[in-house]
Amino acid sequence: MAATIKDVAKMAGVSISTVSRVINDSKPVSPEIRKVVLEVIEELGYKPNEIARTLVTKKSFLIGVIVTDLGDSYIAEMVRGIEEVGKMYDYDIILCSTFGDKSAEIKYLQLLNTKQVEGIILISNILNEEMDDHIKKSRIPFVYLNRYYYDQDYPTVTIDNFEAAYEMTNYLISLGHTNIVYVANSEKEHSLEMMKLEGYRKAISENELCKEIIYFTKGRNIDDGYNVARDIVNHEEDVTAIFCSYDELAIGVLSYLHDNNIKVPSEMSVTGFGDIKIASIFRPTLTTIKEPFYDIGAVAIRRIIKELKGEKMDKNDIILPFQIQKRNSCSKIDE
Amino acid sequence: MAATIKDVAKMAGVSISTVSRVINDSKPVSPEIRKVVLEVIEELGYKPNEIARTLVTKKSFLIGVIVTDLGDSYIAEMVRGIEEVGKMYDYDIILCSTFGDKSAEIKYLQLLNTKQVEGIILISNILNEEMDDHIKKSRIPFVYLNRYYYDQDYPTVTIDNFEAAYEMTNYLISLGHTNIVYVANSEKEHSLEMMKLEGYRKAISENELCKEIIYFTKGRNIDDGYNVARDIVNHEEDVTAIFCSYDELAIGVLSYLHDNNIKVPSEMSVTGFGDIKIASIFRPTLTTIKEPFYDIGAVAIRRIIKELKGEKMDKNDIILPFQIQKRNSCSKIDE
DNA sequence: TTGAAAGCGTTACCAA
DNA sequence: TTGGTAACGCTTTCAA
Repeated sequence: MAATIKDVAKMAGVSISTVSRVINDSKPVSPEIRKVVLEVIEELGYKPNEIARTLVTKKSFLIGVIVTDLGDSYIAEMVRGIEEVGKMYDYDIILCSTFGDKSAEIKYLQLLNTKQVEGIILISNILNEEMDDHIKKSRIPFVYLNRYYYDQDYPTVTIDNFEAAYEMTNYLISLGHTNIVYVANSEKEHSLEMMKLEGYRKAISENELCKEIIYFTKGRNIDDGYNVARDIVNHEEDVTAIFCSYDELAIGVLSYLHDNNIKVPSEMSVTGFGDIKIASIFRPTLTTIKEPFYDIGAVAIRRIIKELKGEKMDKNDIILPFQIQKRNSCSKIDE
Repeated sequence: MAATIKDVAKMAGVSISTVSRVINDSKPVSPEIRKVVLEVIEELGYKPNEIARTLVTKKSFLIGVIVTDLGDSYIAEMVRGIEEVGKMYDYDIILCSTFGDKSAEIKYLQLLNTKQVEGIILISNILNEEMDDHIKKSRIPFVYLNRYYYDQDYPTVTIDNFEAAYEMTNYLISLGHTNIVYVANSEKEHSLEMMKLEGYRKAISENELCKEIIYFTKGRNIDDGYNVARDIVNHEEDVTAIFCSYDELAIGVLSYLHDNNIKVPSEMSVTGFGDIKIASIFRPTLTTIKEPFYDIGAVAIRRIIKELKGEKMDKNDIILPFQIQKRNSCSKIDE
């Protein structure tokens, strides 16, 4: 059994209050006594029991993180950011993966509450109303991270999706492309998706030579990209560039083109959105919009910790900068 | 403030002992009283405070998981397995990433102890002696997961690396390859690495037409694979296949070959080891040895939970089956 | 079947 | 500057 504060007190010949004071530096303790206590602590290898501490202080130094699936590299990346910054402030994270199960989401929310977490970060696609209730009830700091959907009700950290799509489209135009397909994901109503689409539209509309060509996919996985690429290749004649609303789709498109001997970028330029891990590894490397997933996680937990410390929050949403990552899947049109 | 057991007791007009009994089903309670208590619990939305519970029962239902970096897809995969199985037994996980910092490893080990975790899974490369001390001292169930190194002292879950390399080499030989380069990672002493190497050697030695050609890399990242591929291409004439001891290296090799217009698999076959996520996505898709990372995590936590339940452990190491994943990076030699 | 009370390992208040 | 003690929210004896 591990040593307790009592053991330390006894061995040091002082009261437990005194021991508590030296470990917490909460009240003055005479130098001599402090020294003795410290020695005993060292000797016994004493470490305060955080559970007992939490019970009285209400501070668990635990943040709950609910994610759909760590298997998605961008989620793992966000969690990295959350954890690393959390640790800087002595916070640990309890991880809960739902694997897409909405009821699990609620279950974990409650569970985390019983474990006395001080804040919760949810990385998920869609917030259902039931969740809403639970979150409001458990009035602890909450941040909602999401690559797909925008919900005004909760603080979030994101990039300017409209601007990003607008810039990327303009980049393609600047390369000489005029027939640029935009591949959007139509699964349910996704505000972020709409913003991206509008960004593309704006850029296209500003250029007389360009025309809008939009394809919708059911999902946003590699397979969906693969399938839509077939559609595009079969139905479109003059297309020279495909701008996908997610890297996953772009990787699928690239795979289809590879499998069908269509050269990228000489015959077709492809761009993505996200800069997930594989984007820089796949051949050809993918030109894409870098969403700072690590930073998004880092900023999210930073916000929670600030709130915990009672600092007042400026506003709900935090917009982080994005970048156009130029790589090899994309090139100038040869005249 | 959330409702406590006291609130429930008061409102139900019973003692807290009784309430405790109904939530735990620990002792008989008369049906009528049980009903009343249950109603009050419902009405108040009462959920027992797990922290208080842990303090008395010593059961935190928390397992600590220390990893180097979730960014490695195979680690994320292991963690998925750990978490999903853990949840089946009501265990949650506290995640700690060290990002390669050995001192952080020890720090987290202690930290997790103070948080009263009931078991610890370490996913890391090398176990240093200092760790050893701490683990032994904190006599809680421990499993050591590792893709690189074998340590007899701790329970682990792995595959038969020797056999896997032996089979893969034979597979290449069966395809008609005789000049097969094995790319090993020489970073420090890695027992697993040695086992793989011996598997390759045995297969080669059993076939008169084959000869051993071994290259060593410093690290096991994609870059290391890229560089070693250049070496191989520049120094070897008749090589038709490259067997890499890690998928990461194989992806690097594939990238180099792609960048230098060497056709895979027609001009060169490439195989890996691991079947990390990207192996099936990259083009050409990678023929490799599938290590069941998810299952490894799942079995690891299963073992811990068993130990927690007092079931006696058969033996330390658990060997899981592997599979040769045949994909497109590898083909028959044309005569 | 029920309730009272001790105890889990701390912190924090109140006296001394 | 120190020590005693209540309290945190719960489980678990022990009596009744």
